Amino acid sequence: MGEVMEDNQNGPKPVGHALLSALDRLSASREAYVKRVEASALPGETFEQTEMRLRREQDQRDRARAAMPNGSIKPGSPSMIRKPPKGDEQPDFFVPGLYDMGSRDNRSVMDVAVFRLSKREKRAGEVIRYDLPDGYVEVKAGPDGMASVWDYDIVLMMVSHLTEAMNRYKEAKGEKPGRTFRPHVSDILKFARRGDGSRQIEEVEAALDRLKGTTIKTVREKMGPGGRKQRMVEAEGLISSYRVLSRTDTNRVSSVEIEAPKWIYQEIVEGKQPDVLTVHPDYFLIEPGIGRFVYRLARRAAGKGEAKWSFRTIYERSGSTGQFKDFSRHLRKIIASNDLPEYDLREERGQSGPLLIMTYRNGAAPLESGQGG
DNA sequence: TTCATACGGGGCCAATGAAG
DNA sequence: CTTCATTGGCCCCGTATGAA
Repeated sequence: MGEVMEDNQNGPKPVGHALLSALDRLSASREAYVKRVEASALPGETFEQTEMRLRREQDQRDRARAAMPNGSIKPGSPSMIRKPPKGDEQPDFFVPGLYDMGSRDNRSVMDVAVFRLSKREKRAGEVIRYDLPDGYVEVKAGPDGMASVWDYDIVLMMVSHLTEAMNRYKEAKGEKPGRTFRPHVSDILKFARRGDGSRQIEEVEAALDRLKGTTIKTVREKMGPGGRKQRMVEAEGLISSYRVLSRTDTNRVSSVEIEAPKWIYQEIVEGKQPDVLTVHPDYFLIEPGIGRFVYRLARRAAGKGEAKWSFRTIYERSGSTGQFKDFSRHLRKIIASNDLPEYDLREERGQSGPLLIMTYRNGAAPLESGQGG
């Protein structure tokens, strides 16, 4: 399981593959929780689907409450949340659960951005380097440029697919998943809660190119036996390979075949305790790239508690190419709107620059019910 | 006073995504 | 295809601070 990151003074460990953290799973409330979730299950719904639906509903209630006059949303702050596209409001469409990678070999890839936050600027050969206490991570763009947070949606889909398949497998309800995964393009767009215009379908292929080309290289130095320093270097892409099947008459991409990179596959399928985190479905509706990064950070660092990171550190870990002050400005806009799913954001003055406090909204957990408001 | 520097807000723009 | 709104990044300027 994850090691404690030094920036994260009071953050809990990464949460397990289900909604509940390892602590929750051990606690006595687990049974009551399972009962309550099952009680509100709709016909034909899996346990995970019910969990996600309850979470989403609770979050909507929270947001409504926060929007009240004495709530935390300042009037006039623009929302950071995109409106869902048409057709999306069908209940739960088909996304049973949304998962993201928590860590790789105890080294968090979630704390740094393995992609560009910006939609443009996809220069080839670009490198972002993150220096970490015990080594560094380098993200290198391939010939088609670096993958963006939006391209990463496809990776999220792959991770979610593998996790769901593994959950079924563990309950002896399905096959062990293989490394390749064959979604229809419209499934990808629907999963990412986007519209399905023709241009967006074309974009999927370009996104796959960037994902394939973008490699992550981690270099870790640690003390080996005998006090000798060991250096470990690994490099792999965000996806291993892909194939696009298109209809030649219309030149339209119809379905794609994506092979998961080893590090993701091994972590989820062969790991004993896969370190994946559930992600709120409204993640896809967070428009600013910085907002998405902050949500991922909060999800990973704060978990169900609170985390405190300096603006400067977040800026460095985000790989943003802009100036620090611009990053701060965008970050403050996100804080002002305070409409990220599940987390409340707050700014605090620190000794060396501003700090961001990310707090889990207690009411958002389906564990708590009926109290307050 | 003047000059230099740092910081943050406001305005702007090419690129993007959504919708028609 | 077209049109429109929004984005992150870039540039400029006002303010604060301090030394000479």
